[in-house]
Amino acid sequence: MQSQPTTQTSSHRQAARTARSLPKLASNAFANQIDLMGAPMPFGRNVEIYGENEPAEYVYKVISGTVRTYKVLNDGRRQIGAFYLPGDIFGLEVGDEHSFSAEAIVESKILVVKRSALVSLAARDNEVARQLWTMTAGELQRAQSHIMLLIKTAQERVAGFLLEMAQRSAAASEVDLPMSRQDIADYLGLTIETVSRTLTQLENSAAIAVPTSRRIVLRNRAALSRLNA
Amino acid sequence: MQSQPTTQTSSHRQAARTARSLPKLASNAFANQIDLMGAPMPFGRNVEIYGENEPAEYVYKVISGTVRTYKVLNDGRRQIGAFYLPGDIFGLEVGDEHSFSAEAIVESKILVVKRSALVSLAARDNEVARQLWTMTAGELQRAQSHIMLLIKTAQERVAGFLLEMAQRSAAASEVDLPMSRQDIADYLGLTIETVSRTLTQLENSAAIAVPTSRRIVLRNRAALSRLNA
DNA sequence: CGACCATTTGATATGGATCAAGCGATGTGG
DNA sequence: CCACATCGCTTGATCCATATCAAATGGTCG
Repeated sequence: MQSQPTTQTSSHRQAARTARSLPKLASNAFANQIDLMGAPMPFGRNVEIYGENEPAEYVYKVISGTVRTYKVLNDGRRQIGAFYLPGDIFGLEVGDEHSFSAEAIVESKILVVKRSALVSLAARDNEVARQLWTMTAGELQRAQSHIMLLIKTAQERVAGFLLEMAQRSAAASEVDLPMSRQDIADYLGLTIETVSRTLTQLENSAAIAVPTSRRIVLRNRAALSRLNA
Repeated sequence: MQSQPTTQTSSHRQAARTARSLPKLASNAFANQIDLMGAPMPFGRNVEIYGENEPAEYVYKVISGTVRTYKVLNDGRRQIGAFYLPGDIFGLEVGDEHSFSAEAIVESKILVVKRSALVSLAARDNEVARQLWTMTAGELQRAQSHIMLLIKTAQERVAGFLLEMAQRSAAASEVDLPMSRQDIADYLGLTIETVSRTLTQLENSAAIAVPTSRRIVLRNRAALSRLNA
């Protein structure tokens, strides 16, 4: 069975007061738009940002830190849906409720934007409407890749996870993992022990190096990709 | 390892000629819209409707029959992404390529609609734009549920699958399965043998009855739901 | 230094995969 | 119309990847 994260819930929900402009080189109009609409808020380690089934009043963008979204089954098994790194937007729903819970993994700064503002903007601006659709489609793609991960062997899952993280982190061949082994395990549908053992295997086969437990060097990317099926 | 489906590819791709009106009681404006725009086409058993990475020129709606979408890993493992029953829309992409392949499972009638028509309509009509977004969000939700299925035990997966199918088929407590055990296995990330054994277990525990291999009677829905975690 | 928490490592158990055979339904050709 | 091949499914025997249980190690912070 999986983890039982220690979560000290913190209700922010009075957020997103005043507009605040953050000069930022975002890659598309939408991301810029968002930057202009939101209020940046700090969240501590393991603090809840929103809970599953809560009204989806806000949309969020990671400024710094890392966020996990997850669901917990009634017997305590936890599945992490995604990790969000700086620049990523999360919590966007079409319906009125969040389908996952979200927590900061480490001390994080999160831009908080009223969903209603975006939606009403989309009603007037086709471009924004298309961006919202595109965002949801991006989430769909990630969910589909996640499905493909979950049918693979432990080695393949871990290799796939490392490659994914490497791709997303700017620094291509070295990954700094903000999340614990438990988080990785709950993302990959494995146990913490299997994740740990698999990392040591990959290290022994010279595919990676693990200077510290939170830092992974991709030493043989070809080998990892081969495992990635 | 999973299946190697026998697929006789059939390139329709000259489809969607003339508009044709099908009087239909669809639940929302979008579905109606689609009905007016498309051309119904027949697809035989195991015939490909489109392939992964092909240009996503069309959007599809099942009139009759059943469709599976899937990906195949380079070593032959197949993962079924979804089953589509009459009334369901599939193949809608925001990007320009299909991310899965699609095949008819049985003799099927499929409405074929030009994607460009929908997209340009959406540019003019906010309501249509929102429907497209909503559709993609629906797919996302299903993908997320699928992820939750894949971390469960074999019994839980099979029970979950049966409940899902029952919910979608009009007839609540009896399910007619258009797909083979192999299809079910590849959807659930199990082997055909495990699916079969699990069904017998569920039958022995009086949760279901299996009068014929393609017909399942939900005899004790509470027991199945309990398994559904 | 000592307590605590995250991670690794070891020993064993087990759920589901794999390998193999049997069975029933469907269809085909003689 | 029957014999037989084929196909989809089930059942049985065994194996193995990963889970589980348990303990040791290491890093961090008071």
